[in-house]
Amino acid sequence: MEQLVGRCTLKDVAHLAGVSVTSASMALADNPRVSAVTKEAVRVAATKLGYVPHSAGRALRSRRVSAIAVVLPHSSQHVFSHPTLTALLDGIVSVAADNDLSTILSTSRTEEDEASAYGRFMNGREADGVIVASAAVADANIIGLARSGYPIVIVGRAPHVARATAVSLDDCHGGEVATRHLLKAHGVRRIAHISGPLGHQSAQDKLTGYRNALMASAIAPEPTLEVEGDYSDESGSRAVDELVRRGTSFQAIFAANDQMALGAREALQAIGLSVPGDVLLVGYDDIPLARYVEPALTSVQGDMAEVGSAAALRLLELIGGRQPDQPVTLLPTELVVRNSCGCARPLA
Amino acid sequence: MEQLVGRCTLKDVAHLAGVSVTSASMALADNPRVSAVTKEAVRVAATKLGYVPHSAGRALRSRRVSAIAVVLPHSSQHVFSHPTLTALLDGIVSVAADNDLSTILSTSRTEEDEASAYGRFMNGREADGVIVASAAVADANIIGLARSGYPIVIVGRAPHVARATAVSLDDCHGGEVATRHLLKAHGVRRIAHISGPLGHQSAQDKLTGYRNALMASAIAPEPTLEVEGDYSDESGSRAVDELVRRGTSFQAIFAANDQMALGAREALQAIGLSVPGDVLLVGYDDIPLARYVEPALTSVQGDMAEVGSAAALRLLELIGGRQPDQPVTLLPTELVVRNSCGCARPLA
DNA sequence: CGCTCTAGCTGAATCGATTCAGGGGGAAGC
DNA sequence: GCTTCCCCCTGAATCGATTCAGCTAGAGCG
Repeated sequence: MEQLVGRCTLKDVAHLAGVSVTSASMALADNPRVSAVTKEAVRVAATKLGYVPHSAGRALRSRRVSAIAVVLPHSSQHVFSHPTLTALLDGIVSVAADNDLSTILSTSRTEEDEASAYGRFMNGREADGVIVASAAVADANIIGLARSGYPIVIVGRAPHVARATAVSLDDCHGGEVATRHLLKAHGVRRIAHISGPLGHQSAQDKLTGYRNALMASAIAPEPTLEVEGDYSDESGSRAVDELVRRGTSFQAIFAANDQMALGAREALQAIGLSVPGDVLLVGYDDIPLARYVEPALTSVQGDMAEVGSAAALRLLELIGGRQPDQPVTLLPTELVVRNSCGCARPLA
Repeated sequence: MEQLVGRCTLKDVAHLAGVSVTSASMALADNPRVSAVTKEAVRVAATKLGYVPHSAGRALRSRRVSAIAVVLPHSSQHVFSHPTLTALLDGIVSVAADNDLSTILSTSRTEEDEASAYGRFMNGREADGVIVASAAVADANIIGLARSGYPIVIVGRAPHVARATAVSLDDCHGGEVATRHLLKAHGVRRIAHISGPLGHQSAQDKLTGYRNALMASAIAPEPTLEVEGDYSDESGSRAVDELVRRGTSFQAIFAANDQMALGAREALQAIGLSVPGDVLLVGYDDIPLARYVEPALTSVQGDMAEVGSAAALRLLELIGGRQPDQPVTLLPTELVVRNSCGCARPLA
């Protein structure tokens, strides 16, 4: 089984099999114009030499590099809390691997970096398509990219990009179930919402879901109950301070991510309010931490690995020239009920 | 600034600049045999057309693909707890980007997958070199790879792979400072160690550090105080049960990762022992959760982003044909003191 | 026997960038 | 005025795989 590792070209394989390079190429491509015996001979020779096609040679001629790129804007660090990002990558990479594609990873710190990364992948044909995990609603780079006809899939809803293919968690639904749970299961009516940065579509969607749930219970959304955060712990604390400053009364808080929920909890405790005793609390993302804090955090959860693989599958369709049936794929979100919302501790 | 996105070749650039393809190529490579005026003309033309060299064309001729591969064995999921992995990737990708290299990501689920991934990258020249984040001490694939002369850097110590270049956290030191802190600052002498799977080098190193610290305090390591875990929460709990079953008395526990430490804490609480009241506890990795649990977990911390960038830099040296001065780079680990070890709660 | 047809193979062109070998022309030197 | 250099440029070959177009030999048919 000790395989000699050494570069070897199709020419070597063809020579060993006693056929021309052309025949060898066609044999390996399983072309019907090649006889069965020749195919077999070539295959044997290829295995013997441990032949692996040189990716550049193939890419040059066939105009397919067999690679997809994933661009992660650095700013998404907040949006995709860390484990989420790993799950996303895992989903993408496994679909790519199943289809014999490499995954090229690119993180971009600045907008120019981002633009140059796109340029390299596209014009340089380093990748056959790109998956963009972008946070901003109206990113000029993405809009330009989507227009270019280059295969691209956006992770996260992108209603502002015309005809873009996107895969996202159903954050609107997530915001709705979280809010509805507070309304129905706990009977509270004054629910504050700490949103994410509203320049992010997902933040807007969660807000929309929150308002929809309120209106479904015949409660008018109040601007004084809505505070914009930036997904950081500190902004969660600041949001509570802001609510207090406004003098608005509230019985519960729905935060657009778990970090802000935890920040809010700290701020609440600092002013002598307990969770869930005085204020009910629901977060979003279901980070691992949520299970461990005291009281355990009720949170909205979605399967990011699923999002990753769905995005990769859509991209494959685009690369193959097929337009996906529906431009936007929404994956389900669900509420993970723990204790911070006031539900009883489950008997472990 | 609206740049027309469209494939354009060096030929187009040369044509626009009014020179030959050869001159254009040399001009862009800043070859001294090309006059300044020509260089300028070519550069202007290239910018105007938004020219990006076709990666395959370049790779084919120059035998350099300008890409590095990162192979993450799926089994390392435990070793590199999630945020760690993200940090590692971040370090690698940013160094790669600074050097105009793409990063190809590969996660391998099985050993065969792994072997085939290596083969593709190497023989197919999809990447100029590989960074392997492997957990196993004696991975046949890696040993074969290291022998092939292909540029490869291993994340994690790999003393069993001859002449391999490796970058790792100094886990031996980490194990030592954790144990020493318990010995010196808290005066305990009977410290149990829940190790990681001993097939992993890092687990062995932490164990060695633990024993070294004991011996430095003239305490003989006792096999009955050592339990092997698998880095999961449950194995941490099981380890405590095992210690109890053995009837060994212990005043403190040093766990080889935070998850096991948390698992151990649960098991301790279940039998009525409090942390740090009855048993002192120190973990490893300093996952974000460590800060939030009650009591906050004292843990050993290292900068994985630093490990990532160091690994990438070593790989660049290897690709450039330079042999790094020293085969193994160890990066510092340090103890983050919180409350689980019995230290006073810092005044926030 | 001669013609056509086809299965199966091969030479040559091609993708885009790089690089070798060499050519043209002006300046310097005798 | 002629040679020698050197500077700057260009045609052609090259990397490895794919593919078009065409070739050969044997089968089939009248």
